[in-house]
Amino acid sequence: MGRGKIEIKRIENSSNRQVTFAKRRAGLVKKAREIGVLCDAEVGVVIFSSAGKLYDFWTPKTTLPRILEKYQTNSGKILWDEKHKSISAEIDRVKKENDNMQIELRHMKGEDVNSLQPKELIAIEEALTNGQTNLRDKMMDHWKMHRRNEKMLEEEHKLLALRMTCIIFCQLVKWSIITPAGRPEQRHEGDGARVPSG
Amino acid sequence: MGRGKIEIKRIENSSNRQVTFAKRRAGLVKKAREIGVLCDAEVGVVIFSSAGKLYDFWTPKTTLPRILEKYQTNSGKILWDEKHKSISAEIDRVKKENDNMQIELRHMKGEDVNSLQPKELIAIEEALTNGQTNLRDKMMDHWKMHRRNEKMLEEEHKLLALRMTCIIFCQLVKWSIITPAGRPEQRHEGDGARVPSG
DNA sequence: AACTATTTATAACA
DNA sequence: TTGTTATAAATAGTT
Repeated sequence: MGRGKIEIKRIENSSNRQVTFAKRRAGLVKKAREIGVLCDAEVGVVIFSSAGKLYDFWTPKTTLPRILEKYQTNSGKILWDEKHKSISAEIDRVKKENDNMQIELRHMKGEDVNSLQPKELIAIEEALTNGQTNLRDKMMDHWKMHRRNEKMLEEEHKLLALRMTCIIFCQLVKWSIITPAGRPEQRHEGDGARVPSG
Repeated sequence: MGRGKIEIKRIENSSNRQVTFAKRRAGLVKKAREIGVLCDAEVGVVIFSSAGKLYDFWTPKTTLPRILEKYQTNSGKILWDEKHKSISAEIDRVKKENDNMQIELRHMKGEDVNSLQPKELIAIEEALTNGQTNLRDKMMDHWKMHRRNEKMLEEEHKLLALRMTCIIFCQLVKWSIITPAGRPEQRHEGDGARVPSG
Protein backbone atom coordinates (compact mmCIF):
# COMPACT_ATOMS: atom_id res chain seq x y z
CA MET A 1 0.00 0.00 0.00
CA GLY A 2 2.03 2.73 -1.32
CA ARG A 3 3.53 3.92 -4.53
CA GLY A 4 5.16 0.56 -4.97
CA LYS A 5 5.00 -2.86 -3.51
CA ILE A 6 7.72 -3.70 -1.04
CA GLU A 7 9.20 -6.95 0.06
CA ILE A 8 8.87 -7.67 3.77
CA LYS A 9 12.50 -7.67 4.78
CA ARG A 10 14.71 -5.35 6.77
CA ILE A 11 14.91 -1.88 5.24
CA GLU A 12 18.61 -1.26 4.87
CA ASN A 13 18.44 2.51 4.42
CA SER A 14 18.49 3.80 7.96
CA SER A 15 16.45 6.96 7.52
CA ASN A 16 13.88 5.16 5.40
CA ARG A 17 13.66 2.56 8.11
CA GLN A 18 13.10 5.21 10.75
CA VAL A 19 10.36 6.89 8.74
CA THR A 20 8.63 3.62 8.00
CA PHE A 21 8.91 2.66 11.66
CA ALA A 22 7.20 5.86 12.75
CA LYS A 23 4.42 5.50 10.18
CA ARG A 24 3.75 1.84 10.76
CA ARG A 25 3.99 2.18 14.50
CA ALA A 26 1.23 4.78 14.39
CA GLY A 27 -0.76 2.49 12.12
CA LEU A 28 -0.30 -0.51 14.39
CA VAL A 29 -1.42 1.38 17.45
CA LYS A 30 -4.41 2.79 15.60
CA LYS A 31 -5.43 -0.71 14.57
CA ALA A 32 -4.97 -1.97 18.08
CA ARG A 33 -7.17 0.80 19.43
CA GLU A 34 -9.80 0.10 16.79
CA ILE A 35 -10.06 -3.61 17.41
CA GLY A 36 -10.27 -2.83 21.08
CA VAL A 37 -13.24 -0.53 20.58
CA LEU A 38 -15.00 -2.39 17.77
CA CYS A 39 -14.70 -5.84 19.26
CA ASP A 40 -14.68 -5.00 22.93
CA ALA A 41 -11.27 -6.60 23.36
CA GLU A 42 -8.35 -5.93 25.61
CA VAL A 43 -5.26 -5.21 23.61
CA GLY A 44 -1.69 -4.45 24.44
CA VAL A 45 1.08 -3.57 22.02
CA VAL A 46 4.71 -3.21 22.98
CA ILE A 47 7.24 -2.02 20.44
CA PHE A 48 10.95 -1.49 20.79
CA SER A 49 12.67 0.38 18.00
CA SER A 50 15.97 -1.05 16.84
CA ALA A 51 17.53 1.74 18.91
CA GLY A 52 15.86 0.24 21.96
CA LYS A 53 13.26 2.93 22.55
CA LEU A 54 9.96 1.76 23.95
CA TYR A 55 6.55 2.53 22.57
CA ASP A 56 3.43 0.90 23.89
CA PHE A 57 -0.29 0.99 23.77
CA TRP A 58 -2.91 -0.45 26.09
CA THR A 59 -6.66 -0.36 25.70
CA PRO A 60 -8.23 1.84 28.35
CA LYS A 61 -8.63 0.35 31.84
CA THR A 62 -5.99 -2.17 30.89
CA THR A 63 -2.99 -1.89 33.12
CA LEU A 64 0.00 -3.94 32.21
CA PRO A 65 -0.08 -5.92 35.45
CA ARG A 66 -3.72 -6.73 34.75
CA ILE A 67 -2.96 -7.97 31.25
CA LEU A 68 -0.04 -9.96 32.57
CA GLU A 69 -2.24 -11.48 35.20
CA LYS A 70 -4.70 -12.54 32.55
CA TYR A 71 -1.88 -13.60 30.30
CA GLN A 72 -0.51 -15.83 32.98
CA THR A 73 -3.76 -17.53 33.81
CA ASN A 74 -4.60 -17.89 30.14
CA SER A 75 -1.29 -18.98 28.74
CA GLY A 76 -0.15 -20.98 31.71
CA LYS A 77 3.29 -19.52 31.34
CA ILE A 78 4.91 -18.92 34.64
CA LEU A 79 6.08 -15.39 34.29
CA TRP A 80 6.55 -14.56 37.86
CA ASP A 81 8.48 -17.58 38.92
CA GLU A 82 11.88 -16.02 39.15
CA LYS A 83 10.79 -13.04 41.19
CA HIS A 84 8.35 -15.17 43.06
CA LYS A 85 10.85 -17.71 44.24
CA SER A 86 12.97 -15.34 46.25
CA ILE A 87 9.96 -13.72 47.83
CA SER A 88 8.34 -17.02 48.65
CA ALA A 89 11.57 -18.15 50.23
CA GLU A 90 11.49 -15.17 52.52
CA ILE A 91 7.90 -15.83 53.48
CA ASP A 92 8.75 -19.43 54.24
CA ARG A 93 11.71 -18.39 56.33
CA VAL A 94 9.69 -15.91 58.34
CA LYS A 95 6.83 -18.35 58.73
CA LYS A 96 9.18 -21.02 60.00
CA GLU A 97 10.62 -18.57 62.49
CA ASN A 98 7.05 -17.82 63.41
CA ASP A 99 6.19 -21.45 64.00
CA ASN A 100 9.24 -22.00 66.15
CA MET A 101 8.41 -19.04 68.33
CA GLN A 102 4.82 -20.14 68.56
CA ILE A 103 5.96 -23.54 69.75
CA GLU A 104 8.33 -21.97 72.25
CA LEU A 105 5.58 -19.73 73.53
CA ARG A 106 3.19 -22.63 73.88
CA HIS A 107 5.82 -24.58 75.73
CA MET A 108 6.36 -21.69 78.07
CA LYS A 109 2.65 -21.72 78.71
CA GLY A 110 2.89 -25.38 79.55
CA GLU A 111 1.03 -26.48 76.42
CA ASP A 112 1.97 -29.23 73.97
CA VAL A 113 4.71 -30.52 76.22
CA ASN A 114 3.58 -34.13 76.41
CA SER A 115 5.90 -35.29 73.68
CA LEU A 116 8.98 -33.59 75.09
CA GLN A 117 11.91 -35.31 76.71
CA PRO A 118 12.67 -34.75 80.39
CA LYS A 119 15.75 -32.72 79.48
CA GLU A 120 13.67 -30.40 77.35
CA LEU A 121 11.06 -30.08 80.05
CA ILE A 122 13.68 -29.10 82.55
CA ALA A 123 15.12 -26.54 80.15
CA ILE A 124 11.72 -24.96 79.75
CA GLU A 125 11.10 -25.00 83.43
CA GLU A 126 14.42 -23.28 83.99
CA ALA A 127 13.59 -20.69 81.37
CA LEU A 128 10.32 -20.00 83.13
CA THR A 129 12.03 -19.75 86.48
CA ASN A 130 14.63 -17.40 85.07
CA GLY A 131 11.94 -15.34 83.45
CA GLN A 132 10.02 -15.15 86.63
CA THR A 133 13.08 -14.21 88.64
CA ASN A 134 14.07 -11.55 86.15
CA LEU A 135 10.56 -10.28 85.91
CA ARG A 136 10.04 -10.11 89.62
CA ASP A 137 13.31 -8.25 90.03
CA LYS A 138 12.25 -5.81 87.36
CA MET A 139 8.85 -5.50 88.95
CA MET A 140 10.53 -4.68 92.20
CA ASP A 141 12.74 -2.07 90.55
CA HIS A 142 9.74 -0.65 88.85
CA TRP A 143 7.77 -0.32 91.99
CA LYS A 144 10.71 1.01 93.91
CA MET A 145 11.22 3.72 91.35
CA HIS A 146 7.61 4.70 91.02
CA ARG A 147 6.31 4.34 94.53
CA ARG A 148 8.16 6.27 97.16
CA ASN A 149 5.66 5.45 99.80
CA GLU A 150 7.57 2.96 101.89
CA LYS A 151 4.54 1.81 103.74
CA MET A 152 2.71 0.95 100.55
CA LEU A 153 5.81 -0.78 99.33
CA GLU A 154 5.91 -2.76 102.53
CA GLU A 155 2.31 -3.80 102.06
CA GLU A 156 2.91 -4.84 98.51
CA HIS A 157 5.78 -6.93 99.71
CA LYS A 158 3.62 -8.63 102.22
CA LEU A 159 0.91 -9.26 99.67
CA LEU A 160 3.38 -10.72 97.28
CA ALA A 161 4.86 -12.85 99.98
CA LEU A 162 1.39 -14.07 100.87
CA ARG A 163 0.56 -14.82 97.31
CA MET A 164 3.80 -16.63 96.83
CA THR A 165 3.28 -18.58 99.97
CA CYS A 166 -0.11 -19.69 98.73
CA ILE A 167 1.32 -20.72 95.37
CA ILE A 168 4.12 -22.61 97.01
CA PHE A 169 1.83 -24.24 99.48
CA CYS A 170 -0.52 -25.45 96.78
CA GLN A 171 2.34 -26.75 94.77
CA LEU A 172 3.88 -28.59 97.67
CA VAL A 173 0.54 -30.12 98.53
CA LYS A 174 -0.04 -31.08 94.93
CA TRP A 175 3.28 -32.79 94.80
CA SER A 176 2.54 -34.52 98.09
CA ILE A 177 5.67 -33.10 99.60
CA ILE A 178 3.56 -31.82 102.46
CA THR A 179 -0.01 -32.69 103.37
CA PRO A 180 -2.64 -30.27 104.65
CA ALA A 181 -2.99 -30.59 108.41
CA GLY A 182 -5.21 -33.46 109.54
CA ARG A 183 -5.48 -34.92 106.11
CA PRO A 184 -3.85 -38.24 105.37
CA GLU A 185 -1.75 -38.51 102.21
CA GLN A 186 -4.34 -39.98 99.90
CA ARG A 187 -4.53 -38.34 96.51
CA HIS A 188 -6.29 -39.36 93.35
CA GLU A 189 -5.69 -38.08 89.82
CA GLY A 190 -7.24 -34.64 89.36
CA ASP A 191 -7.77 -34.25 93.07
CA GLY A 192 -6.65 -30.63 93.44
CA ALA A 193 -5.25 -29.72 96.84
CA ARG A 194 -6.54 -26.61 98.54
CA VAL A 195 -5.07 -24.28 101.10
CA PRO A 196 -6.93 -24.88 104.34
CA SER A 197 -9.41 -22.08 104.91
CA GLY A 198 -8.84 -19.58 107.72
CA MET B 1 -11.67 -0.04 4.27
CA GLY B 2 -14.45 -2.16 3.16
CA ARG B 3 -17.67 -1.91 1.26
CA GLY B 4 -18.68 0.91 3.54
CA LYS B 5 -17.14 3.22 6.06
CA ILE B 6 -17.74 2.29 9.67
CA GLU B 7 -17.72 4.30 12.84
CA ILE B 8 -15.18 3.16 15.42
CA LYS B 9 -17.51 2.05 18.18
CA ARG B 10 -18.49 -1.26 19.65
CA ILE B 11 -20.12 -3.55 17.08
CA GLU B 12 -23.39 -4.53 18.69
CA ASN B 13 -24.17 -7.51 16.47
CA SER B 14 -22.38 -10.35 18.15
CA SER B 15 -21.55 -12.48 15.14
CA ASN B 16 -20.43 -9.46 13.13
CA ARG B 17 -18.23 -8.53 16.06
CA GLN B 18 -16.73 -11.98 16.13
CA VAL B 19 -15.99 -11.96 12.42
CA THR B 20 -14.46 -8.52 12.56
CA PHE B 21 -12.41 -9.56 15.57
CA ALA B 22 -10.95 -12.53 13.74
CA LYS B 23 -10.15 -10.52 10.63
CA ARG B 24 -8.68 -7.53 12.40
CA ARG B 25 -6.76 -9.70 14.80
CA ALA B 26 -5.07 -11.39 11.86
CA GLY B 27 -4.42 -7.97 10.34
CA LEU B 28 -2.95 -6.59 13.53
CA VAL B 29 -0.60 -9.51 13.95
CA LYS B 30 0.44 -9.30 10.31
CA LYS B 31 1.26 -5.62 10.72
CA ALA B 32 3.15 -6.34 13.90
CA ARG B 33 5.22 -9.00 12.16
CA GLU B 34 5.88 -6.64 9.25
CA ILE B 35 7.10 -3.72 11.31
CA GLY B 36 9.25 -6.15 13.19
CA VAL B 37 10.94 -7.35 10.02
CA LEU B 38 11.02 -4.10 8.07
CA CYS B 39 12.25 -1.91 10.91
CA ASP B 40 14.23 -4.43 12.89
CA ALA B 41 12.04 -3.86 15.93
CA GLU B 42 10.93 -6.05 18.77
CA VAL B 43 7.18 -6.22 18.91
CA GLY B 44 4.69 -7.89 21.15
CA VAL B 45 0.93 -7.95 20.78
CA VAL B 46 -1.44 -9.35 23.33
CA ILE B 47 -5.14 -9.56 22.57
CA PHE B 48 -7.98 -10.83 24.69
CA SER B 49 -11.27 -11.37 22.98
CA SER B 50 -14.32 -10.15 24.86
CA ALA B 51 -14.85 -13.82 25.73
CA GLY B 52 -11.49 -13.74 27.48
CA LYS B 53 -9.55 -15.88 25.05
CA LEU B 54 -5.91 -14.98 24.60
CA TYR B 55 -4.14 -14.36 21.34
CA ASP B 56 -0.62 -13.07 21.18
CA PHE B 57 2.26 -12.45 18.87
CA TRP B 58 5.93 -11.90 19.57
CA THR B 59 8.65 -11.14 17.09
CA PRO B 60 11.09 -14.05 16.84
CA LYS B 61 13.66 -14.37 19.62
CA THR B 62 11.41 -12.22 21.75
CA THR B 63 10.30 -14.08 24.82
CA LEU B 64 7.74 -12.43 27.02
CA PRO B 65 10.01 -12.32 30.06
CA ARG B 66 12.66 -10.66 27.90
CA ILE B 67 10.23 -8.02 26.69
CA LEU B 68 9.02 -7.47 30.20
CA GLU B 69 12.53 -7.05 31.45
CA LYS B 70 13.17 -4.49 28.74
CA TYR B 71 9.83 -2.92 29.38
CA GLN B 72 10.61 -2.54 33.01
CA THR B 73 14.03 -0.98 32.54
CA ASN B 74 12.81 1.24 29.71
CA SER B 75 9.57 2.49 31.06
CA GLY B 76 10.55 2.63 34.69
CA LYS B 77 7.09 1.38 35.49
CA ILE B 78 7.06 -1.00 38.36
CA LEU B 79 5.52 -4.04 36.80
CA TRP B 80 5.73 -6.19 39.79
CA ASP B 81 3.94 -3.75 42.01
CA GLU B 82 0.53 -5.35 41.89
CA LYS B 83 1.74 -8.83 42.66
CA HIS B 84 4.34 -7.45 44.94
CA LYS B 85 1.91 -5.53 47.06
CA SER B 86 -0.13 -8.52 48.08
CA ILE B 87 2.93 -10.59 48.77
CA SER B 88 4.62 -7.79 50.64
CA ALA B 89 1.49 -7.38 52.70
CA GLU B 90 1.69 -11.01 53.70
CA ILE B 91 5.35 -10.70 54.58
CA ASP B 92 4.59 -7.64 56.67
CA ARG B 93 1.75 -9.42 58.41
CA VAL B 94 3.89 -12.43 59.23
CA LYS B 95 6.79 -10.25 60.31
CA LYS B 96 4.57 -8.25 62.58
CA GLU B 97 3.23 -11.45 64.08
CA ASN B 98 6.84 -12.44 64.47
CA ASP B 99 7.77 -9.24 66.25
CA ASN B 100 4.85 -9.53 68.61
CA MET B 101 5.78 -13.06 69.54
CA GLN B 102 9.37 -12.07 69.95
CA ILE B 103 8.33 -9.32 72.33
CA GLU B 104 6.06 -11.68 74.22
CA LEU B 105 8.87 -14.20 74.49
CA ARG B 106 11.30 -11.57 75.72
CA HIS B 107 8.78 -10.39 78.25
CA MET B 108 8.33 -13.93 79.46
CA LYS B 109 12.07 -14.07 79.90
CA GLY B 110 11.91 -10.92 81.98
CA GLU B 111 13.59 -8.80 79.31
CA ASP B 112 12.57 -5.37 78.02
CA VAL B 113 9.96 -4.98 80.71
CA ASN B 114 11.14 -1.65 82.07
CA SER B 115 8.70 0.38 80.04
CA LEU B 116 5.67 -1.73 80.92
CA GLN B 117 2.85 -0.70 83.19
CA PRO B 118 2.27 -2.53 86.48
CA LYS B 119 -0.87 -4.12 85.07
CA GLU B 120 1.06 -5.54 82.17
CA LEU B 121 3.80 -6.76 84.45
CA ILE B 122 1.30 -8.56 86.60
CA ALA B 123 -0.29 -10.12 83.52
CA ILE B 124 3.06 -11.46 82.41
CA GLU B 125 3.86 -12.70 85.86
CA GLU B 126 0.56 -14.52 85.94
CA ALA B 127 1.22 -16.02 82.54
CA LEU B 128 4.56 -17.26 83.79
CA THR B 129 3.01 -18.68 86.93
CA ASN B 130 0.32 -20.41 84.91
CA GLY B 131 2.91 -21.74 82.52
CA GLN B 132 4.98 -23.02 85.35
CA THR B 133 2.02 -24.61 87.05
CA ASN B 134 0.89 -26.26 83.84
CA LEU B 135 4.37 -27.32 82.98
CA ARG B 136 5.08 -28.76 86.38
CA ASP B 137 1.81 -30.67 86.31
CA LYS B 138 2.71 -32.02 82.90
CA MET B 139 6.19 -32.85 84.10
CA MET B 140 4.66 -34.74 86.96
CA ASP B 141 2.36 -36.64 84.62
CA HIS B 142 5.26 -37.35 82.38
CA TRP B 143 7.38 -38.71 85.10
CA LYS B 144 4.56 -40.64 86.62
CA MET B 145 3.93 -42.34 83.30
CA HIS B 146 7.50 -43.03 82.42
CA ARG B 147 9.06 -43.76 85.75
CA ARG B 148 7.45 -46.47 87.75
CA ASN B 149 10.13 -46.47 90.27
CA GLU B 150 8.47 -44.85 93.24
CA LYS B 151 11.65 -44.35 95.12
CA MET B 152 13.24 -42.41 92.27
CA LEU B 153 10.05 -40.41 92.02
CA GLU B 154 10.28 -39.67 95.71
CA GLU B 155 13.84 -38.48 95.30
CA GLU B 156 12.93 -36.29 92.41
CA HIS B 157 10.21 -34.77 94.52
CA LYS B 158 12.63 -34.03 97.26
CA LEU B 159 15.14 -32.53 94.87
CA LEU B 160 12.46 -30.37 93.37
CA ALA B 161 11.28 -29.34 96.80
CA LEU B 162 14.81 -28.47 97.76
CA ARG B 163 15.35 -26.48 94.63
CA MET B 164 12.12 -24.66 95.10
CA THR B 165 12.92 -23.94 98.67
CA CYS B 166 16.20 -22.39 97.60
CA ILE B 167 14.51 -20.28 94.97
CA ILE B 168 11.88 -19.15 97.38
CA PHE B 169 14.40 -18.44 100.05
CA CYS B 170 16.52 -16.32 97.74
CA GLN B 171 13.52 -14.47 96.56
CA LEU B 172 12.26 -13.76 100.04
CA VAL B 173 15.70 -12.54 101.09
CA LYS B 174 15.99 -10.39 98.00
CA TRP B 175 12.68 -8.82 98.77
CA SER B 176 13.73 -8.30 102.36
CA ILE B 177 10.73 -10.23 103.53
CA ILE B 178 13.06 -12.37 105.58
CA THR B 179 16.72 -11.83 106.41
CA PRO B 180 19.41 -14.49 106.57
CA ALA B 181 20.12 -15.47 110.15
CA GLY B 182 22.50 -13.14 112.03
CA ARG B 183 22.47 -10.54 109.31
CA PRO B 184 20.73 -7.22 109.97
CA GLU B 185 18.39 -5.91 107.30
CA GLN B 186 20.74 -3.60 105.47
CA ARG B 187 20.57 -3.93 101.69
CA HIS B 188 21.90 -1.73 98.95
CA GLU B 189 20.90 -1.68 95.29
CA GLY B 190 22.38 -4.66 93.46
CA ASP B 191 23.36 -6.30 96.71
CA GLY B 192 22.32 -9.87 95.86
CA ALA B 193 21.29 -11.98 98.85
CA ARG B 194 22.69 -15.48 99.12
CA VAL B 195 21.47 -18.61 100.83
CA PRO B 196 23.68 -19.14 103.85
CA SER B 197 26.20 -21.88 103.13
CA GLY B 198 25.89 -25.21 104.90
C1' DA C 1 6.22 17.18 7.20
C1' DA C 2 2.81 16.91 3.39
C1' DC C 3 1.14 14.62 -0.68
C1' DT C 4 -0.65 10.90 -3.58
C1' DA C 5 -0.40 6.72 -6.31
C1' DT C 6 -0.77 2.38 -5.03
C1' DT C 7 -1.14 -1.54 -2.14
C1' DT C 8 -3.42 -3.62 1.56
C1' DA C 9 -7.08 -4.44 4.86
C1' DT C 10 -11.56 -5.30 5.51
C1' DA C 11 -17.17 -4.44 5.61
C1' DA C 12 -20.67 -6.07 3.38
C1' DC C 13 -22.20 -9.51 0.74
C1' DA C 14 -22.66 -14.35 -1.18
C1' DT D 1 -19.06 -20.31 9.06
C1' DT D 2 -15.68 -19.44 4.87
C1' DG D 3 -14.79 -16.97 0.48
C1' DT D 4 -15.33 -12.85 -2.58
C1' DT D 5 -15.23 -8.10 -3.78
C1' DA D 6 -16.02 -3.16 -3.63
C1' DT D 7 -14.25 0.19 -1.03
C1' DA D 8 -11.79 2.48 2.87
C1' DA D 9 -7.49 2.92 4.91
C1' DA D 10 -2.54 2.63 5.16
C1' DT D 11 1.56 3.76 3.47
C1' DA D 12 6.05 3.89 -0.05
C1' DG D 13 7.95 6.89 -2.60
C1' DT D 14 7.94 11.56 -3.78
C1' DT D 15 7.95 16.72 -2.93
